[in-house]
Amino acid sequence: MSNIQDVAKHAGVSIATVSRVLNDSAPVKDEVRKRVEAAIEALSYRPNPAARSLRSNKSRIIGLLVSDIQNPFFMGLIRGVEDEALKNEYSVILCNSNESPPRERQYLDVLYMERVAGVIVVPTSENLGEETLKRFRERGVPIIAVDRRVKDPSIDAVLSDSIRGAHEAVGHLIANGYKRIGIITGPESVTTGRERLESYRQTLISAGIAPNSELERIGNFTIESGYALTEQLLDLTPRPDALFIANNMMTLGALNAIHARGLRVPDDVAIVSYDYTQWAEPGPVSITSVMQPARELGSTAALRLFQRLRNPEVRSRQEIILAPTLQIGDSSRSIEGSGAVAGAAGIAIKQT
Amino acid sequence: MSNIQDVAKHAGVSIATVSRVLNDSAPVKDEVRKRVEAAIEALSYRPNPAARSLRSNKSRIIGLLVSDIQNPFFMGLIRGVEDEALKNEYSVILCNSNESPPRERQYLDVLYMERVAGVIVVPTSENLGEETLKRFRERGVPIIAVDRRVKDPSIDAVLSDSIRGAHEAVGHLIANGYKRIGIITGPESVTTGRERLESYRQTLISAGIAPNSELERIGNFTIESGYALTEQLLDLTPRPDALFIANNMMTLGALNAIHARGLRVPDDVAIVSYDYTQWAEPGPVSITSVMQPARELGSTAALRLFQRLRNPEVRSRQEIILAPTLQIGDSSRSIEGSGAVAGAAGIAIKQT
DNA sequence: ACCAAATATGAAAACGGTTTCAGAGAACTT
DNA sequence: AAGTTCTCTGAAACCGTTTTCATATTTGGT
Repeated sequence: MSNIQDVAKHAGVSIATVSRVLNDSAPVKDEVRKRVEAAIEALSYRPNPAARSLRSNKSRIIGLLVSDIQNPFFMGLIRGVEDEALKNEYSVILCNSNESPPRERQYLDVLYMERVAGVIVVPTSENLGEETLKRFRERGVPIIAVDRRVKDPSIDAVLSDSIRGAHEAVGHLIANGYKRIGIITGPESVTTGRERLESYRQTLISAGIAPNSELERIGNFTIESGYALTEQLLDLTPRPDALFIANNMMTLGALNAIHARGLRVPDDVAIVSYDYTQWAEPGPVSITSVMQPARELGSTAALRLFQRLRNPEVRSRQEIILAPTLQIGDSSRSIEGSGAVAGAAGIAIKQT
Repeated sequence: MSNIQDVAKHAGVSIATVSRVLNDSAPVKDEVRKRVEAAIEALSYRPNPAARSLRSNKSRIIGLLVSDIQNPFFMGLIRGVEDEALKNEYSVILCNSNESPPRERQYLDVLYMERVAGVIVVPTSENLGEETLKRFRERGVPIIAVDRRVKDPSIDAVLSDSIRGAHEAVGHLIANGYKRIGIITGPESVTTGRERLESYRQTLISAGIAPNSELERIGNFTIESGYALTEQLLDLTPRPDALFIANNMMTLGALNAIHARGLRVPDDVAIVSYDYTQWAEPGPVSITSVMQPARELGSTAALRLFQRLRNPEVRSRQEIILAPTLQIGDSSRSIEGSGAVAGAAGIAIKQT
């Protein structure tokens, strides 16, 4: 392992000059730069990250803190971050908060200690902790929230439009003739959970249907909560004729619950999900689902992070919003004879 | 951020002593140790990982290099590693080789540069590169292969028993009356791919069925290859009456291909998979699958890694083999009227 | 009581970079 | 031609640990 000294010697310059070539941190004569670059090449020299990090208090590592590592949706997101990081020669430390704010806090501490250059986080709530954030800010470490927003005005966010996504989902159900539409959403403390609920209500209202709190259930994005809440909704009389479920895992739970009762989708109850991955075609029914561009969310967040790393002085917060798309399957098939069409209820829905 | 100097001052000792307390690297008087520990506590001091790593050429980070980050099976594995790392206060750098040996090589270089303390890898072939391995070895960085074996005798492996898994899978099909059993396996350069094929043949032979190379297809563990190879097998005349597919992603492809032809599982063709995740119950058929304990594979590998980190002098290679279990679903339902039962073919199969 | 051996501690060197500071030349002004 | 500015470069300090080496202190043996 050659070090900067070797390179300097080989090129006949001081280590300071080598460092400058390495980081473009000061002008270096073209001819000298060439020599240094040749030496680097010849010795296949790579700077020691630890030494770098020690002196500059920054590493070439970014932290990625997701809320559920086993959720296929986040897999895509992780993949997006990973790819972009590789391109930019950063490494990724992956952490799994498991939707637990304390664990999230703990991991943020770890990342702080590791001197990561930046953090991408799927926040478990709107609050990452003032104390924690202050420390990152002091060190100039940018934080990007992805998939969910965070209150702090210094934190960029990369999201898809939940209002629109939920609007399309619910509008689609209405257009297909469903009237008694239940929702299973996520915690109010998570922006996606709240916004999807809010948009669900708004969409119902603009279609002339009065929201009914009995039909609204709040889960925690797990299969189990999807199962339990679906049971509750199926117990209602009259039973809802459709469910809008705000994430993929809860949808899995819901499908299981529906199946366990011997009910059929969509005949007994229609389903529209969010981020549902159709793993294999030959499901009994394909599931209609709002799809967020998972991988793009990840790569965009990473891109924004690297932008900030290059331009640390940028002050203004940025919120990047990607468009979700409604993927239509059989789970929300039009009720026969309902004669309902999009627009009949006075809503224009773009269904791609 | 307090540093070791502050702690030393606070405790009235030298930084050397603090370091010794920190690492248990030399005896320290009990009374002094207490004082130092109190100081550490008081200042909530955490050693700077970069400085540590710089000096000792080791970090508190381990590298985890998986072959397909979007495969749910590996998600479980990652989760297992993650959990164990957290317990031991290590962080995990996650890398995705995407089944590409060059990319694997590249990532191993990155991990080497990052001075990771150890590496857990799902190898894309039996060869990680002599050069690369030598460097890690020189620095005393242990490498653990997981899910797949590697030739190098210095590398521990944590696996599940593919021979047995495939034997149970194929034996189960035979016992259920299937005669013309095709296989879609992984590359020969990957131990799991090879062993499952080998065991498939052996099992057929011991059941008195002659292996037929026409029925053997080698894919690359992707959905696409599963699709393509299934098409090939379905084109045969007579058509195979059952398929044993050596991984989950290829099974997804296979199911799609079967579905696309309007065929039914298991009536037209039976399926036994490997590591198939049944996401939602209400599939048309549940898929019979050999299940490897993904999470345990991960945590066991991590455990072994930390063992090695604590006892660097251990020389002997260890191979830890976990038992897979056959999870029986409808996709391999007994052929009606076949009257076949396990044992009839002279094989004793344990089906848990 | 004295010397040898064992134990506990501190001073200082190292690890490999980045960054500050000062100075040497080169390029412009006047 | 002399002064001024600008561009480039090198020496040396510094980041926060671990580790070596030397030394002070204690223990043990006789």
